[in-house]
Amino acid sequence: MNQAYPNYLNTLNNQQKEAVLHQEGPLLILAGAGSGKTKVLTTRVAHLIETKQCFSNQILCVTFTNKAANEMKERIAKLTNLNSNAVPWLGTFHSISNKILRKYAEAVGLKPSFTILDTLDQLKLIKNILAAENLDPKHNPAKFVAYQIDQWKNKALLPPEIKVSSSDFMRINALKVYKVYQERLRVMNCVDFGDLILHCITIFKNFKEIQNVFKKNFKYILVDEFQDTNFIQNLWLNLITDNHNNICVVGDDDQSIYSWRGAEVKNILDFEKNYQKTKIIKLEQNYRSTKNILNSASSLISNNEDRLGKKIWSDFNDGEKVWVNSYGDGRDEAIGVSDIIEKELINHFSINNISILVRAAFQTREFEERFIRIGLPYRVIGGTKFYERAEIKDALCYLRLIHQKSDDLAFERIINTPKRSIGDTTLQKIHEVARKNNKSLYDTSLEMLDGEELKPKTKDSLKNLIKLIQQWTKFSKNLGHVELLEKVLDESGYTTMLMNEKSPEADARLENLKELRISMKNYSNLIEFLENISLQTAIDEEWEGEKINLMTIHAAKGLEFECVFLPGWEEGMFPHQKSIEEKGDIAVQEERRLAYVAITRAKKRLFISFANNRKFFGSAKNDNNDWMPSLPSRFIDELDKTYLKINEIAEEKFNDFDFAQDLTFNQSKKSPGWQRYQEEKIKEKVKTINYTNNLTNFKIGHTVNHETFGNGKIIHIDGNKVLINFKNVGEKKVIDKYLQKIDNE
DNA sequence: TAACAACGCTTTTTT
DNA sequence: AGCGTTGTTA
Repeated sequence: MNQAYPNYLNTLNNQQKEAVLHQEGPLLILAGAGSGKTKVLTTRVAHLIETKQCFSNQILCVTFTNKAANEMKERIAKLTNLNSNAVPWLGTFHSISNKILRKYAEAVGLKPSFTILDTLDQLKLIKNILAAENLDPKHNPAKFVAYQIDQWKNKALLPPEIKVSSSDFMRINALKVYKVYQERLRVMNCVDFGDLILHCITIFKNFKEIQNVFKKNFKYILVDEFQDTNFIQNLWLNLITDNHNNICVVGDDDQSIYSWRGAEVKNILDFEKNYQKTKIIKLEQNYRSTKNILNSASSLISNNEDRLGKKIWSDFNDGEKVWVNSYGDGRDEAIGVSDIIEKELINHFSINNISILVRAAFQTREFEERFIRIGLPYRVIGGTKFYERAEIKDALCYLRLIHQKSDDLAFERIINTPKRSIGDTTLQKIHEVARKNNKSLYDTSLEMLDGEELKPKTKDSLKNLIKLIQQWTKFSKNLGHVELLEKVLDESGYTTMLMNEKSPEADARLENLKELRISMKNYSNLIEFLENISLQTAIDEEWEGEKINLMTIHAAKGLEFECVFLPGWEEGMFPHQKSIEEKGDIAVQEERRLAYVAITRAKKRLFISFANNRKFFGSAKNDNNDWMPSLPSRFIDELDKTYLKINEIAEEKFNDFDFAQDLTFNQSKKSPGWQRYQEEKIKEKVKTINYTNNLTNFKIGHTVNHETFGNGKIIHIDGNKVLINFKNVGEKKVIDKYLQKIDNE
């Protein structure tokens, strides 16, 4: 092309420019954290469109999350002056598969109006099948079966292709359920997340002419977060990529954090083998973080083996050192964090740019409570998904049933909500007949209204319900979906049920239903709404307003913030105990990559912290027992101290009280933490924690007692940490103040 | 059938 | 501690 570089190329460095301008053939971009990979991808798409190398609908661009997809759409729109839907085939593997499947549903025996089941529906269906197949759910937990089915689907395996060892009873039963499960889904005209991709694979394999439609159409393919794609997603890409091999993937082996979903780092290595003459470009300059943050991250990740090896560098200045703070317990940690925010950060940064990233979702709770108490606005991203809340699911199931009578799960959910005196016995009867005749619960109910099997009283309430559903169905043909929801909630008695409850939870539920009504307005009709919500993780306006962000590290992938807090860096929590137990060192390496992702989210300020004592669920044998001493994460030791400022002394506890301006900020969404807090306030449950500060000077060889671990002998002392060989639980490191000397001389 | 008590399990990470 | 599942009673 004989023209000067367009403007958008001027802001790129040489490697980035090379990646954008690369023309034909496979391209692998190894992009370090903060090296501008989104910029490269969006600019590459814009460049393809601007230079007319193809039409915008001939570009396939796959991202990992909807959030990433939306951001890319916006950025491409800005670069090209087109609207944000200029690239129609930009989305997640699941959303693009959904689009394909809606068009060719018949090829796998589905109707295009199929419903996408979420994890809860899936679990419920599996439980039903376990019951129907007389499999004991104690020996065959529905969760295991669901997990196993998912794993099989991630490997593109359908029941006939699966071989299970004859001694592996759990998997034999899981396979049995899998078969029935797929049949039931078909009858119900439903799919699960895995099916979206799996059905596409089946279609591509069985119908070459359909496969060719896509192969021929997509002139350029781009894949983001390639290190986190799994087997079936790679297969999917393979089947859709034409001989031109114009496939460009971006990935970072150090940020591979989804192996539990079947992702393999080796996909990056294999890319070169799968696609001949792959061009490789490394993006190693970081444009995000200060040197102190970047170097801390590098020192940590250097403890991993089998890395492709990149040299990430930055010409930013050193910035502040990374703080490592130690706190007495989780509550102190939350106080300490909020203190730093109020005293150090609030005057220099927008609080939208402050983020607290945790290993597991429940860890946000302590911070939520603290922020509510002192009146700092916050948002929880991810967490309990809006569409999975009970009241939202109930409402959706009414709509799902109106839309599709074969949706047994929806029918089952609403048949007795609100209470209509149609209990388990009745439902069981309907189930049996439905199974015998291979019909849906709804159709079976219709038939059973004429029969004698049901008691007259239950028959009456069932008749009423069916009559209502029929009326709503009729109504839905002529009027809007929002009005339909209102009518359904009103006439079903659902709203009345909640209003009669008069509890704070019920109020929050009514609020949530209002929220649902508002979000429905973003869709033009019922079908469009139902087709899209299943793939939506949360409501979109999340980012509005000035709020501190709380989320898991996984959810923070691809995001960046000026200030980042990383609390809970304790052995067992991070790296997580389960991951260590399940897969040992391999898993610890993945946890380490997760820690690396977490650190590299920060641009200017980073605060890592741990608590010396952590409250945890369960084992309330006595009141002291729900506190466990904890040890700093091994990842803290692995950070190069030159870049750190370590505060060994725990934050001093200060007198904590409710501020009068409590809750003056606009907390539009009622998060679970908020609800819990309200309930606790009502119960006037004030929690106080008492500490005993009488440190004892132990010596090696002393026999001591620990509240949790019992008796043992001290074999090593390191400051206030004592290594003890316990009679019952073996060697453990604990903190001295939890020990009592036993006089056995 | 509904309301209530007892029990046991939970918390990794997500499309 | 909190939630869902199971058992007991009216």
